[in-house]
Amino acid sequence: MDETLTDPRDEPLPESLSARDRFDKIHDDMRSRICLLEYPPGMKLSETELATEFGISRTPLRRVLARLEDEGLVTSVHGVGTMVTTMDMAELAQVYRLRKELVLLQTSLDTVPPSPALIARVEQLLGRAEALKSAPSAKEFSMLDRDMFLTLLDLTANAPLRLMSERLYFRTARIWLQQVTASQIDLMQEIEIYAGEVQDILDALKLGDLDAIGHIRRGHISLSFARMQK
Amino acid sequence: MDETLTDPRDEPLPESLSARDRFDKIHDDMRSRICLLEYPPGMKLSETELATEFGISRTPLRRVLARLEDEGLVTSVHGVGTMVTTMDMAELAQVYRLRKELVLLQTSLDTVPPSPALIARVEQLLGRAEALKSAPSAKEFSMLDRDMFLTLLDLTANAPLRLMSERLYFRTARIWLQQVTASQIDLMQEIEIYAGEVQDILDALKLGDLDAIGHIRRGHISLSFARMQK
DNA sequence: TAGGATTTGTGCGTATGTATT
DNA sequence: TAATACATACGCACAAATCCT
Repeated sequence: MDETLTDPRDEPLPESLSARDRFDKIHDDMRSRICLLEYPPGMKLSETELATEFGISRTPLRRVLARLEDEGLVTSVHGVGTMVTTMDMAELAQVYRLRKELVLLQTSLDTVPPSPALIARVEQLLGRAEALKSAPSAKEFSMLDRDMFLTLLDLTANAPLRLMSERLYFRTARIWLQQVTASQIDLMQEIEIYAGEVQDILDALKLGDLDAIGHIRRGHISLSFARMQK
Repeated sequence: MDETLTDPRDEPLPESLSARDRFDKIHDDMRSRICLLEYPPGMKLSETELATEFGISRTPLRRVLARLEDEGLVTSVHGVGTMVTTMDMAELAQVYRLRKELVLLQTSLDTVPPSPALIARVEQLLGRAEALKSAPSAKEFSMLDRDMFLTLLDLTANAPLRLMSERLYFRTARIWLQQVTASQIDLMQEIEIYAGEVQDILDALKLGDLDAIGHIRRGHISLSFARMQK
């Protein structure tokens, strides 16, 4: 499969973007690289190299790094460097426990009824999950999970809840991928389970049963973490 | 009462702080000014003036402003300026609904048993609440509420929950103070109610009943918002 | 212990965008 | 419409901190 088709990162850069748009684009880009383990935990990032690559100076790039640090994805030390953060099990467990609670809120606080468009998107995601069964790929799986998460986030209109949930998600997404890549988790089994979860969620969506979705997801998050711990 | 005793903001600046410490100090300072309405919503902030006041250049100050913008307290527009944000009722309602859920988590997720030191701190806070009855002050009340919030946050060890709760709190604290200052809320009545809440929480703390604390707080947040809406 | 190499943090001049006259 | 004023955004050179030899 052609990588440029699945990874929209290498799009030709639009000519003139506003400063804000540039910031968002570079930030999302860097975040993706970290979450997809292109920049694995512990890796040292060079401000000057990144600035050169993005065609900007260090100043705006440092703003991106500052935000990534605020989000817990990198850490900068004066005179030493900027490193991608690692997470120990205790820290990971804290995030997972909180995420388990937040998914319930995502389908109970300021909810919006699922639109046909949203259901169609989930049906497409289910297709991607089924396709993964015959062509397993940890990275593709990771991207699917991310898209699924962002899609279901549209079930709530509560802006601060959306923001916090998103941050927590991107904080831990890479750790799971890391475990899979290290073959500590059986990828094929994860894909099977995941496809089942998407199917269950799709069924609940069509019935408009948001509460069920919350608890389905909560259960899967809990189980996923349990499998990871073993 | 001597203002310098209650407001630690005007401390003599320690000679040499690390870059990180300077950042934190200036950030907390700016956040206090915004939350205590020294910088009211809509006010335009000058980068150069602030940089001069803090004795630094615009570069590190801009990093502080960037974080405050990320926290939703200010907004910067290229060519226009940096303004303190305002909040409409719909947005405020969203934050309050989420905060109502999070206070429950603060006393149910990764909880730590209340230490004697924490109980002592709350007893001191109760003293401040009682003192406010004879000398009402909206600003003092606001600072008391902030200290109470931060104290009770120690009941959970879940770091991401602590961080998110803190951000949400500082996002809305100033709005309540604004309503009081505009005399749309009866300050004396609020103080009476608040002192009662602190007393209830203190009793529950001594019994080690964290669950009760969560629901007491949730109820008060709900009622407080209801009084604000009228 | 000392000194150089490397990296992040800071200061400042300039470019760019916006509003007003 | 154009020009002027003023604000944020940017680029670059230098300072400060850390690490290694």
